[in-house]
Amino acid sequence: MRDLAGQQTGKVASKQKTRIQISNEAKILDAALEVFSQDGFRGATLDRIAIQADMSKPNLLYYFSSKEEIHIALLRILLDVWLAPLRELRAEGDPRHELGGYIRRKLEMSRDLPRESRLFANEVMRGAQHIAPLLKEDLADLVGAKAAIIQGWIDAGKIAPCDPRHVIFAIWATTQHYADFDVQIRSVLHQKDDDQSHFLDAEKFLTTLFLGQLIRN
Amino acid sequence: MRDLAGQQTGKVASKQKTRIQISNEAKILDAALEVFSQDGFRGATLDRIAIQADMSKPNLLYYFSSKEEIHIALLRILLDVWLAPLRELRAEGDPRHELGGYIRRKLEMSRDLPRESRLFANEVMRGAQHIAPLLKEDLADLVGAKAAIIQGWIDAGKIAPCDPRHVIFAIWATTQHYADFDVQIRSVLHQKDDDQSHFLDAEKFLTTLFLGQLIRN
DNA sequence: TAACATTTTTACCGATTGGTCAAATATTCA
DNA sequence: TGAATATTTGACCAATCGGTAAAAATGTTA
Repeated sequence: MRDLAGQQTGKVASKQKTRIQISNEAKILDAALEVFSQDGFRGATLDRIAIQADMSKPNLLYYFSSKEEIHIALLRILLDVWLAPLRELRAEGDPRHELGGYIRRKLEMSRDLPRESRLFANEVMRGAQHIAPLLKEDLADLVGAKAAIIQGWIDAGKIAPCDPRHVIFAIWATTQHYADFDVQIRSVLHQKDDDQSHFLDAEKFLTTLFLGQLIRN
Repeated sequence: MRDLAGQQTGKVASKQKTRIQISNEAKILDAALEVFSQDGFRGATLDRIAIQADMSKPNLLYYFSSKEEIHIALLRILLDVWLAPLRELRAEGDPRHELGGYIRRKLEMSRDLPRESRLFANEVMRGAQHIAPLLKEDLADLVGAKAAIIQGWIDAGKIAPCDPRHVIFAIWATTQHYADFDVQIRSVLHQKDDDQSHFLDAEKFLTTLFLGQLIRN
């Protein structure tokens, strides 16, 4: 919850925030993350978010003026967190080290922040109605820049020729799959809810998959 | 819509179905697929499904006795369709041909049946509350059987050693990603809604990714 | 065509939805 | 302290939710 505090959100944009305001907005955003990630925007209700936040509904609406505002605030705050692993990709680094690190960081996020993963999956599946501009500008720019880095490695003969953007898609897909389809994976692996040992197998497999083929020695 | 007709669904299980019954149940299931795949189970409403099916709500409830029944019927019918590509995987075939074909068929399904893909993604992300037993039995069995085939190829030295179940997960993830995250992919690729040319690039990239590394010559 | 079964509609129900409002209660700070 | 401000609450609202009952309309078949 600590990472959802103090951001520039809520009804009053610019003014200084109270102690209570900061703590309650964080409480609400954490509750909203729980509910939105399970039921999606339309399926989520203010009543459930209020209960989850241990607050009355009018009290909740004192901090955010609508359901939509909570959703958008949540997506805006978490998009940076979500894209941080890709931002770390450095052109100067060794491709094997860079891509391997990226896969590892994305897998750690699937393991530790599955609700965030599902929040975005739900939103994108709906047609990204609340973050479409962010996808077409910020995300497209970021992927463009990082794809250029990978293309540089291809041109330098360090990586087999391919469309770098599909490399990024494939890393997104495979790593986030372990968060979004958690129940299915546990069903197949006959694994208990609290057991996370398969993330180690996943990392080993995915690094072999991506680095074994893509990277030339 | 044709593939949603004549199944054993609706309020009366065993009796012979009327012409109208068959056509209307298919109409409802198609409308429900449209709505459920966009908004998930909780977010979907009977009113929207009724409008989509061009029917009154009570008329809709004449054929299915509840929202839940429609959802479960839809999932049951489509699970077979969804798993068909994996069922085709044959132990006798060449690993390269079998896995390549599997990837291609899964990509075709993402291209041609994106609503079905999102329906299952939504359901699994919710915790698979309506198909948990099916996942733990039918799906787990199927994956177990097909993983054994892949393991056979590994033992025969035709495929690099790895956990076959994670191979299947990775193929699921990468192929379904092109359906579930369609909007995001189009944003990154600057691609129009009706343009499906990136599926060719995806197939080329994914076959290289999976067959290049995994398969030994 | 008449009797029967199926399908569709109209009118409606209680519960829940997102959201408002004014009054009551805490908190802050001069 | 006390006045100003920030927070919380309960009562409430129109719209929508999933679903029902019964009559009206349509289709089927002897």
